[in-house]
Amino acid sequence: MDLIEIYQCLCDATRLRILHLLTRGPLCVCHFQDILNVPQTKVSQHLSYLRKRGLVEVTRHANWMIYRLPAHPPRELEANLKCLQDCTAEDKRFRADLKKLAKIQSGCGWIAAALKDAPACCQS
Amino acid sequence: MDLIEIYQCLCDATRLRILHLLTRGPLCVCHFQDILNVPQTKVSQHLSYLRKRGLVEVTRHANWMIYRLPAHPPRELEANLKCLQDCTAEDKRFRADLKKLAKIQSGCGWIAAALKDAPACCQS
DNA sequence: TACGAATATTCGCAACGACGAATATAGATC
DNA sequence: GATCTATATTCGTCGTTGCGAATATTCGTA
Repeated sequence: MDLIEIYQCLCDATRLRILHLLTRGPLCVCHFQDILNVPQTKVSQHLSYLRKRGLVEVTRHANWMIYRLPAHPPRELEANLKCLQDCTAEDKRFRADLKKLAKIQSGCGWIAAALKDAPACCQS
Repeated sequence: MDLIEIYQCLCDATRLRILHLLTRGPLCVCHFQDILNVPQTKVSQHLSYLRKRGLVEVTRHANWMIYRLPAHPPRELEANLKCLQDCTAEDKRFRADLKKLAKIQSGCGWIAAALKDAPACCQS
């Protein structure tokens, strides 16, 4: 994995928030929409950008696409994600994202359930 | 200092090499030219980019402009520079840069001499 | 097999970045 | 003050990026 490409992925606020959330575990697109409060198209475009460069992986569960960090990220990515966590630990916006994430995760147990079924909390 | 701006500075190969060199100490433009082997205009443009965002500081010594990292960089910058060093430790190109740097530094003692005089090694 | 829900892709556009070429500036020296 | 040296800035161009709007795809379900 190219270090420059990693930094290119990190230098957009939306992608930064996405990656930051993914360090806590896998998420589907509708969760990103909810937490980040941005239009679906925008989320998908950034996820596509990240996927093309190998920073995230995706699996389909019925209609839902579950995004996650690679199982064994290369050293450079791991180091930078760790650094990102340190740098955002006291940031208001990133903390707010985590708070929203916690609410969603407690609302439905599908993530803990190893993604065996479609996330019930996505069903409107 | 904005985290996004830091990443924007890091996502170009030339700037990455410049910052990497600066973690070893101050340098003047002609040294960057020598080590990186890129045209003067390009070096100046990237240094200007970095200066505008506060990642480097500059002082003039006669005709020479001495660039350095800020004396007390903010947490985010410090963390990322540390991460950069980790990520590049085994990289061929970055190691070659350091090798060239060592040669230049041993060739003239002006950096150790606290920049009291114009760097003799710059004088052609 | 038609439809709805979740998500992806394409398109057009404005902004930005990288680069080389040309030009400008600032200080030292004669 | 003319000139030289080190460095900075400007300009034109080209590729990339971010975004919203529109459209397409994929899967489950009736």
